[in-house]
This record gives sequence, structure tokens and C-alpha cells, in this order.
Amino acid sequence: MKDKLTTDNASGTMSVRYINKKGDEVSVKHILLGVLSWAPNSGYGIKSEVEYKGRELGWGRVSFGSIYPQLKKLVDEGLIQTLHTGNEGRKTKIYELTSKGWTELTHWLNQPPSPPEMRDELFIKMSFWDTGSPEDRKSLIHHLRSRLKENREMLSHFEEWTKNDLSAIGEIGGISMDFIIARIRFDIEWYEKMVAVMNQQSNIPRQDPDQLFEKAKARRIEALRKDLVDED
Amino acid sequence: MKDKLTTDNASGTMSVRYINKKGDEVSVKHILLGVLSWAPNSGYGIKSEVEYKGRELGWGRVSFGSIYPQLKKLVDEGLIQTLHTGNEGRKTKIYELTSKGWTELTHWLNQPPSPPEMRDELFIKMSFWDTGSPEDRKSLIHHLRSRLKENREMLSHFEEWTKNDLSAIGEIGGISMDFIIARIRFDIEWYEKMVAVMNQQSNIPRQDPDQLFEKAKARRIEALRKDLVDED
DNA sequence: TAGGTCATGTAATCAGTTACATGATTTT
DNA sequence: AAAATCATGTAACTGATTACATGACCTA
Repeated sequence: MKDKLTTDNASGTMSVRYINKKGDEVSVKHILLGVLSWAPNSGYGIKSEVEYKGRELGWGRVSFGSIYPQLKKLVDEGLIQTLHTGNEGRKTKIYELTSKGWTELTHWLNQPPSPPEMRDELFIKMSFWDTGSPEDRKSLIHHLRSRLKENREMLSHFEEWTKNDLSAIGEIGGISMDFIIARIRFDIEWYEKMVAVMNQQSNIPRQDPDQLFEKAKARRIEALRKDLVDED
Repeated sequence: MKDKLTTDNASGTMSVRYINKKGDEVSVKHILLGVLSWAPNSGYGIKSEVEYKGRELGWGRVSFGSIYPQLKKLVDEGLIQTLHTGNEGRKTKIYELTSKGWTELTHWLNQPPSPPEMRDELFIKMSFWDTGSPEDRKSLIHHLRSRLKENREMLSHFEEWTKNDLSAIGEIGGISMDFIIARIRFDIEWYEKMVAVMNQQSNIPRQDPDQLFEKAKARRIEALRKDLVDED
């Protein structure tokens, strides 16, 4: 269980770094522990909590297929326990943290967080746009507008929530919530700006010292032309 | 291969939505295709390209363990081909896109991108901070300062890159790069602000209509006290 | 000649999703 | 009585990482 120092060939930084021991990374486990720290809850309830509060809060999504087995595992590990099972007709299991669970949560919180991992398909596409789809910007503008719309909806969702919702937000949670909202506003401004820039047909390549784009363009045309000839 | 309309029990939105057909989502596949659209490259070369340019560009990471098998698969599918193999002593395989590959890339670019998926452990932790670790803000301030440092380093990395680097950036790629840099600046400002706020010991809970935090605190103390008694 | 970098590849594993099965309760 | 929602769970799968194996070439 000790950290291991290794030449990390697989990481591609081609240097030496620490391989983390298992157990401290982000996972469903800690989200479950965290949500249960707010209040005892059921698997189903946790899911809706994550859906509702965790949206764009940097939580990602969690499916039932990982919640229920994980809850069982946490009970086995003694981190949570059932508060009461199916008091009414509906067989709902309500879980709460054990003292071991509280300790584990606190310990995890004090561990340094790993850098944010994000994958934004829009950005990925934009980085390849110039070679892959140089002629039609219409499609990209459409992508941007959809993103803009999504973000506007998200913004009002959060604004509504912070104003009207009765559920608890602590001081720290509130600060991060303010951050999230400010960032959505920032993003919206930028998406608007990008749409505007994109609309004024410019088409000046920014940097192409080795004529990489020119060559790519040529290769692309060549490849597609060859295709047409082959089909005859 | 047709879209299927389903009552989506597993998604937890507990509503009806479209299940996407496979093949259009973000994946290593399209990153490989995209990097190869810039210029023919090897598996190893693609990896360093992703490390270097893709850092915080919304690409995520890619490991050799997924690159090499995926390259093989793409050859089988006829989307890429080896340009030349190991001309010198070193057995480097250089791949390039086929016409089918260019078509696939262009098609993928025109598909609407899925919403960004991100998981930021720092935010997750902050949302649970108030219940899990109410007493010591020191640890959180430390997390924030580390994040601040990381972002400052990232900023200078990107600023250096756009100024001095000779590699190609197209118009669109340049715009998204500007966005990324602006967002890092925005984040830095906010992290600074948060550290400042955190330092002036306030400790006023923001919203707690149902005394959820009070109760959580009590449960926590109770659970931890019980633990101590049991150990006797 | 030893250590680093360049370079490709595979087997084991893993965290998580998807899809399915089941059934009670509530709403229309 | 049908449809939607609440609620739990499992089996199959999947995309990816980790860890390992191998070897050439480069430079201090």
C-alpha cells in the first residue's frame, strides 16, 4: 500500500512520477459518502440529489448500476449502515454514515484533490476543425449556438435554485456555487463572442510556419479525389 | 442502428430520452483521427502531441494502452494506413489518413458535440466540506493554493506556446485557444478571491432551513463519540 | 556501460454504463 | 386501467488504464 516510484513509460510525460495507491481518487464511493453526510438517504434519493445539485458542479454522472452495488460494498466496509428498511409499503432502504464513514469522509476531504479531468467534445472538434472541415463554418456556428442555449438554461436553473430552493447549502458549498455560476456567465459571453467572430467570414490561418495546414489540405483533397476515381 | 426511444430508468432523470446509437461519442478514435489530420504521425508522436497541446484543452488523457490497439483497429477499418514503416533502424510506424478517414473525420466534426463531462475533485470536496470537515479550513485553503499554482503554471505554459511555438494553429483552433487562456485567467482570479474569503474567518452558514447541517453536525459528533466509547 | 529516451505492443484489470428484470405506488 | 414514477437490483459489456515485456538508439 506504499507509494511506488517508477519510470512512468505509460504516462507519456516520459519522466518519473508517483503512482498513487488505490483508494484516494475520485469515485462514486466518495460522492455517496458525501451526499449521505448531508442527510440519510436511499440509493434512489442519492441519484436524484446528484442529478439535481451535481449538474455541472463537477460531479459527473452516477448510474444506478454503480450506486446500488457500491452501497452494498460500503455497508460491508462498515462505512454506512441502514437506518431503517421499508417502513411503509415501499421497500426503501435509508442509509446513514457510521462513525467510520465520517472519519473516512473527513480523511478524503483533507487529501489533495487531483487535477480536474474534463473532456469537452466541442473543444476537441474545434482543435481539428481547420484541417478536417475547412469549408463549412455553418456547422460549427450551430454547435456553438446549441452550447450557448444549454448554458443559458443551466444558468437560469442555478439562479432559480440558489434563490428559491430550501435545501441546505453551507458556506463553502455556497462559494463554489457562486464560482460555478460566474463561470457559466463567462462561458456564455465567450460563446457569443465566438459566434460573432465566426460570422464575419475571415479565414486567415493564424500560424502555419511549416505549411502544415496547406499540406493537410492538399492531402485531404488528394485522398478524396482518389476516392472518386476509384468509384468509377 | 436506429435511435431508440425508451423509458430511461437508469439515467435517473426519470423521463423519456433518446439513447444514442454507438459510434458518434468522444473517443480515442477521433482524437487519433484528428491528430493525424494535422500531419502523418506515429503512435508515440500522437501521444506527445496530446500531452503537449491537449493539456487542459478539453481532450483528457490518452495512454499507449489505448493508442496502439486503436491504431490497429483503425487500419482494419480502412480509416488510416501506414505511410512508411521503420525506414531507419528504429521501427517507427507513421500513419496517415485514408480518404475514408478524412470522410469519417469530417462527418464526426459535423455531428453535434455532447455536453462537456468534467469531474473536478476540488469542487466535489467543497460541496461536502461543510458537513464532513467543518472545523479546519486550513486544509481547504491549501487545496485552493495548490490549484492556484497549477493554473498559473498552465497559464504561462499556454502563453509561451502561442507566442513561441512553431507548430500550426488554425483560425478556429486559435479562437478556442484564446478561450482556454481567458478561462484559466478567470479561474485564477476566482481561486484568489476564494482564498481571501476563506482567510477571513466568517463561518456563517448560508442556507439551512431544515437544520440539515445542524443535524448532520450532531450525527457526526454522536457517531465519533460512540466510536471512542467502543474503543474502551 | 549505464540511464534516459524513443518506440511498439499485450494481458490483466477496473470503474462504470447499459440493458434488463421486477414490483409497488401514484397520477391521469 | 394505463402510464408515469418510485425503488432496488444483477449480468453483460466496454472503454480505458496499469503494468509488464521488449528492444533500439543516444549521450554522459
